[in-house]
Amino acid sequence: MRLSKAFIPTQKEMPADATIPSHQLMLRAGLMRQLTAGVYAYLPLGYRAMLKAMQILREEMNAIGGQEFFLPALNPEALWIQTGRRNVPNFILSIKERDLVLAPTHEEVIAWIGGMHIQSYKDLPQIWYQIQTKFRNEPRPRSGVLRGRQFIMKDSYSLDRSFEDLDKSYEDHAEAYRKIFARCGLKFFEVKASSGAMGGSGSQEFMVESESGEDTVALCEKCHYAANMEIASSNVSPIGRLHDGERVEEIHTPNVRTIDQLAAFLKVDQSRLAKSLVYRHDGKPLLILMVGNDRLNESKLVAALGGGELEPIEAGQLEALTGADGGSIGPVGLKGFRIIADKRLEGANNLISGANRNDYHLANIDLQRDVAVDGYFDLRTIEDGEPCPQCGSRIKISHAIELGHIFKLGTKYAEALNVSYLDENGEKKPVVMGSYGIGVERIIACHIEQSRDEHGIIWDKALAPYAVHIVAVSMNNKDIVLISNQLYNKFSDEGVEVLFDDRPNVSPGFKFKDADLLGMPFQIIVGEKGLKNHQVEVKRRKTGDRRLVPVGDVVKDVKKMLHE
RNA sequence: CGGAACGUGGCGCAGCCCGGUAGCGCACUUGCUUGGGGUGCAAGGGGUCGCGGGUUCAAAUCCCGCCGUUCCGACCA
Repeated sequence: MRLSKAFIPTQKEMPADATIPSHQLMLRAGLMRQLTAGVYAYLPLGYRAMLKAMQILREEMNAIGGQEFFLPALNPEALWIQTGRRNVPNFILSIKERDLVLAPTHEEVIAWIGGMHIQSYKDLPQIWYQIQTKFRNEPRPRSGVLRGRQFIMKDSYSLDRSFEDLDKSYEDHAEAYRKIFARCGLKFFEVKASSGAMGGSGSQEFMVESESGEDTVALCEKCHYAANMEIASSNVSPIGRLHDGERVEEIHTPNVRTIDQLAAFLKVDQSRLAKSLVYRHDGKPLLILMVGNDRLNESKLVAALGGGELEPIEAGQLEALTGADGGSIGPVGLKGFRIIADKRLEGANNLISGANRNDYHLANIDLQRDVAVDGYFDLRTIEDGEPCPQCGSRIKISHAIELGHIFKLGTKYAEALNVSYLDENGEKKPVVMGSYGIGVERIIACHIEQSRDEHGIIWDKALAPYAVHIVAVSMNNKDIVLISNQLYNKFSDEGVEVLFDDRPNVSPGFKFKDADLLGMPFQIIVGEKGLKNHQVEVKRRKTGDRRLVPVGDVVKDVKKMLHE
């Protein structure tokens, strides 16, 4: 492509609305433009990079036996009502004029097709995938293309006879994902993840570490332990039992509201304090006991409760329900509440907690003796530096971008939409499903986050819109024009994707800046200096290395480096 | 959905407090110039100041409402 004819609107100035590096560079390099919040138009250069990523996805999905579908973005609303996902908050965008919704993912449609045609164990297994636009009712799009209302996803779905077979499909996908991200030149890691509203038995995420990421992950500095904060655990010690036998006693604690105040007032360690948190779970009062200032992890809580609706109890209702306001609530003698506790408190005694009477606390609480605890669960949010649950080394907490997520769905959708088969014994069984997604825009944005400098993007050859960028230093010099045209034609003939900056009356400096901003892996600089010796300069964008190469060897040399 | 900020030629911004001729840089057009890191000079074109209402002799500027965008939080398959 000749730059003089190309639509690649680069900008020198920083776009005001872009705050993260990938977003800024995608705009400045002319990859895309924002149409409205969370919705982007991809310009030719950006679309080329996305097509590269999609081709890699396609190849690796085909390699594990995937078959590509093209599925409708418009879905009947009834289909989503059937699986109960129509009313998942912030999920579905709908069409005003019809009872249609814009598909945010395609489990439902896949299950509908499966239900129609899967009849026998002989029809299984299947891996069905698509690379298409999905829509989501994001309350707050942000970080450029990382969280949009419209985005392209590679989604695949496995249909199996059994959970054992699902394990294989799942592993095949995990392996394919590792290949995909490695081919894209991404530095990534895998974490155990929560399956959230998707349901299902197991899931892991493929992540890229990044300050700009909205996910928080826990990574062990020594071993391979890695988990999303939603489920990460650490090896903090339980509180355990001290000496036995002391009776519960009430202590006056005027104006003490927080754990910090209580510890200071009583001059005791926070680990002997049991903090009470009150929620409504499916409308019913629930009290949760945590150690001291341990933070409750709501994802873990929802998982421990087996799902359901969770909401904090309004301050106005506290006294009516417990006899006290927040700050003086505790588990002893509390009526009408289900009580659960964090695992660190299992069997603990000599605890101090609220007395359910304002300005009073109770000491010497023994959870075994004084409280009907309805289960101990890991409910706490781990902290940076805590010991790894696997090896005891330090856990580091950092931010990451979720690139891909794989789920063992099980039979949830098969049952809701009646997808079943007859096994060898003529017995009817639900199909066991898995679902596996990768965000295409996120591949591009993550790559740019990881591979850039102050001058611009540094494309990996796998995703680069063009492999080579020829810079004709001046179009007023006949030799430069001649040689750069020859090289352009030769690269094109040899199947190398090449961009040629043949713009007349654009200064060399301007062309160099644009070439660095656009970031193709190799720049071929054709100028008077080199041509004196019948040479051109080959610059490797990644390292900045420049070499003078005889004109006749350039195409061969660069092709060789592209295949390294 | 709570909190905050912003909205002025294509882009980045000033002007707004203190009402009175709409401005700067980049980009664009034309000519000359320059030609290895965003050349220089000159002459141009382009804006109902987000939208609607109000106050006023007069509103980009003050007041009210709405819309949009961004950030923090909540939420997040």
